Amino acid sequence: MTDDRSGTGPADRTLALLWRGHGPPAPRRRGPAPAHTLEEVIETAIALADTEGPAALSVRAVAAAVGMAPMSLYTHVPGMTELTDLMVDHLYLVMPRPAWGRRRWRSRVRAVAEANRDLLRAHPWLVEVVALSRPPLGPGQMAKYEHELAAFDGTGLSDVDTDAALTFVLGFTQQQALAQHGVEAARRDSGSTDAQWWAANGPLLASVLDPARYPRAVRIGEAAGSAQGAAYDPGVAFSFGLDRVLDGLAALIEA
Amino acid sequence: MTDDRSGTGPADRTLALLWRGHGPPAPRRRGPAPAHTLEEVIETAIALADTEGPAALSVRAVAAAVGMAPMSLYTHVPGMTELTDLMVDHLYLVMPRPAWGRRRWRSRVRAVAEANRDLLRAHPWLVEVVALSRPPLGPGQMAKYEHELAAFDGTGLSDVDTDAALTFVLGFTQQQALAQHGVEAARRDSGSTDAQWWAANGPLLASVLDPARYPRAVRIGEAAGSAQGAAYDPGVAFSFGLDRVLDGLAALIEA
DNA sequence: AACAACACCGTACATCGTACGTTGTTCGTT
DNA sequence: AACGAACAACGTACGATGTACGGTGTTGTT
Repeated sequence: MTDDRSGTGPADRTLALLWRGHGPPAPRRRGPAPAHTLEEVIETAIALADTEGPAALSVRAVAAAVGMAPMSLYTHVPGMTELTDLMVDHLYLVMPRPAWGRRRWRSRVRAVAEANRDLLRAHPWLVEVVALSRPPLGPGQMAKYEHELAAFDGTGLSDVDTDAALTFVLGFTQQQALAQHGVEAARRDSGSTDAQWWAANGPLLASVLDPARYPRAVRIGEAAGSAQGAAYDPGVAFSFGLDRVLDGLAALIEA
Repeated sequence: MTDDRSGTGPADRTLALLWRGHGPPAPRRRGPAPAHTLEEVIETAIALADTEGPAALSVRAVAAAVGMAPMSLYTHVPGMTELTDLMVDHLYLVMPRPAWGRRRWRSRVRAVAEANRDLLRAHPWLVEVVALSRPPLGPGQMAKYEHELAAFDGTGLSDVDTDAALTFVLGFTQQQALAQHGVEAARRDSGSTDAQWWAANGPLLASVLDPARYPRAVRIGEAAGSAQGAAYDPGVAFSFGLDRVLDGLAALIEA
């Protein structure tokens, strides 16, 4: 009864949903015509997550936004995690993919990292989903993968190394987005500005951060903090890190 | 009534808990003697998360493991997120910190990355907590920071660059742990082996992964997959990535 | 002896994902 | 034309979650 493998074959339900429309055009269905399409559900859910934040992403909220009863969502999607997978793949599918033209690999790979950062910044909920769940291979993921691999054309890397290099770059970008997401979340639910936070916690920290016990930490922490205006600056971290990433790949490519 | 800033001063409750015992030795308290210590709560919670997994980490479960009623936990800790912050800092505090001796920077930084990877592997729940919440500065975090900064002694990097370099390395390690965590979670709740998964989904993917449409993706994906025995191998990704990270830092340090 | 501070507990609430059974619409078959 | 299977949509309900709130009993201070 509850056998997932009974519908279109012995396959993952999510994969079939991701690649919907790529098979035979469906042999006519019975029952009432669906009042809403899966596309509508996915796009509404994305819009909701974008405007209300990832915490507002619930079955009930999505259903309400689409205009149906909570449980009716389950006629379109097996569950919440599958919905998020579909949302992610949708964004991957529609994200811009500018032609690489005659640019050098370094410029291309930099563009890959920046495009991913921009996407993750535009949809903060994406960060949490992608980081924790590794969404399955859909058409969006596939198109993205193809395009990003092309950034390494002409580097002379082996296929295996090309894959590893791209994975490395994407991992870096994802981590940056996650870190930025973390500081923003912390700022949001502390409810105070950096200055207020330091006014409140500075005394305690000053009394406890003994320069004799933590010589490097105190000195370097202060240097970094005053250079950036905060203990951690996502912009600085991204630009420093991306330079290191590219240098690290250069050592492999130009050897 | 619900003013957090009424205890030891106008400070964050979490910070005060993290640095407990570092202030004046408490001016005697009234009421019944606490039946359990905060240390006991923290260590029990860690043990519980280690054995039962991160999903089992709930107020009720921790309270039961410690041996008290659910709501009694709140006399020791303001809330669940604060508890996890304390758990993280505790692990940081007790993690091994071998002396650096005469090793070169590359070997030291590699050791930093590996130590962090090992810690995150030993406590998979740590990955989720650290990635999503950026725990505040406690004694464990501080000791860890001090020790890891020392790995960059003698590199000639400026204070600001040293901090950025360490952040870069830690971010890489964290991302690796997250990715590994992701594949393990996926494997766990798919409930099938890689072979079973491919047997079930191979046909659909084969029919849809058109080599003419995705030439690089199909070729390189297959190459990477068969080289590693899976679409993503955490061990390979870590070792490839760490080499790139070190090369990238070398370009900065040895310039 | 009276009071205030404190640890601990029980009940209760909003919110979450979702299992289950029902209702009404529609197509394929008789 | 009539019937039955398939299907979309819905309502109700369950077990979790974190935690607000008000009590109860123990203890040190006045």
